[in-house]
Amino acid sequence: MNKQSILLVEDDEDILQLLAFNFESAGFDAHTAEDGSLGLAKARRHKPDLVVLDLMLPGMNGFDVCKELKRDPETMDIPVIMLTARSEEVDRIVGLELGADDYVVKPFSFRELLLRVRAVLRRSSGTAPERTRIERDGLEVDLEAHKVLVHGQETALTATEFKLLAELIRTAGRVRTRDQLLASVWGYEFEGYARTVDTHIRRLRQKLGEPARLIETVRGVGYRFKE
Amino acid sequence: MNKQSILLVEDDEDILQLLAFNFESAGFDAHTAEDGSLGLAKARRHKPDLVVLDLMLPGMNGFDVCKELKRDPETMDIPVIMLTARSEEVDRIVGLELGADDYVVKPFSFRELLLRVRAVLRRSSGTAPERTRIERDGLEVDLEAHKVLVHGQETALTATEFKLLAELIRTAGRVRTRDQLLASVWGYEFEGYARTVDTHIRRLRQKLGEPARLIETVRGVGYRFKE
DNA sequence: GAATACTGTCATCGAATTGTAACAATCATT
DNA sequence: AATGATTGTTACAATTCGATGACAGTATTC
Repeated sequence: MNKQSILLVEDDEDILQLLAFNFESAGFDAHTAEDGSLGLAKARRHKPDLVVLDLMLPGMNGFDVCKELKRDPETMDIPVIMLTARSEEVDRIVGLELGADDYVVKPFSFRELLLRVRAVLRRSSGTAPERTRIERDGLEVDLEAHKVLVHGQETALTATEFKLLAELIRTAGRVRTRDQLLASVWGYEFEGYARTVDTHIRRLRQKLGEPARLIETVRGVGYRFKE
Repeated sequence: MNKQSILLVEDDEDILQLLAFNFESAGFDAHTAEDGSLGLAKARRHKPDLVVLDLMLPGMNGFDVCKELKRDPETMDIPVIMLTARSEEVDRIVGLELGADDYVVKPFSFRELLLRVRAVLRRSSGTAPERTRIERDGLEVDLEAHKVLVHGQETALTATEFKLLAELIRTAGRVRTRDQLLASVWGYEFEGYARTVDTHIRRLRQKLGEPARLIETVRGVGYRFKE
């Protein structure tokens, strides 16, 4: 999956750099513009997944940029989040005259902005909340519900066991080494022994009962979920 | 089929015109009024299919207009959607004293307002009843009326408790992490501890009594409303 | 303005979970 | 069959996690 791109339009150089750095750290591809017309041009050229737009800009202000973006069929689907200093302006920013998708009042925490960006992206990408459900040989796993059924009977797994099972299922058919599993289930920062995986595999198998045979041991390599 | 008519009562001329334009574009017959008493008069004369009512109005405010409309047998069946600036007011708007059918918190996008207008119209015309009522295992929750009954007995929940319960019900069957719940119930700007959720879950369970077992704890992950 | 209700934070407690180590069983190779 | 390497099994102590009750700061109500 490719990174999502964000265009940041903000005249304060310091804030701009700070935002760019933070969004990059959060896994986005960040582009920047320091005034309105440049922002508009970049938006048209790059078609970012989202635009964060300061209201107060030299030259062409945020209002106008937003209106322009929303008028052009090419860019009207790009969600816009406005940054504004005064909360009184808020009423007309969103939806009505402007068509912005959300707004954040300055001063804001990056955390809040990030949460809103993610929410808007989730909304606008129209991702139908797909119910990730796997069912095979008497084993049903519902990732959304965090539930496992063995022959229709609910089985209580701990958080780690569930993540391990989910990870194996997600990569079914491929062997995963203990180190790979540690990285994706326990996280890169985990410093423990690789044998920890064995213990959890064992607990998993025990709880799964008969369908546990879907988890295969590949001697000398690791484990694999049967395809 | 004839166009459905909407009466818009809003004192900000710009917003009013914009709403009118957008509703016309969406295929409605839009009427406008710039203050409360004019709105009331027009509602009585034209009997629109729905009224969109700003809460803050010069002269007669939205509260009073709504109450008037709901008192008069001639107009009491006309659904009302309130526009309000502050989300704190929301709790008392719907169902309670006022009898409004829905509300939209400013700032909103026109898209959102349109969705709600359509939902309310669908509901009130009785064609496709919307599900705003949950009833299971001795627990009845009416999302519209902001009412909770436990074994037929009305139970008073605080605003936060209700929102939390509603959010869990809305996403029944899926696990929600504390962070997710914080974002959707408390809002993005909330910066407090995730443990706060625990406390409110506890209070909720306490008030719900026996049906509280519908709220399941998923250890290491979050909470889930039983499907 | 006093009383009441609501909210968020914190400390504590018990129980569930987890990583590790030690030992047993199994496997591949010779 | 013997050997060493690898994996399975078990027990256990340390840690984590969630429930709970108390409390203080606000907001709301009368």
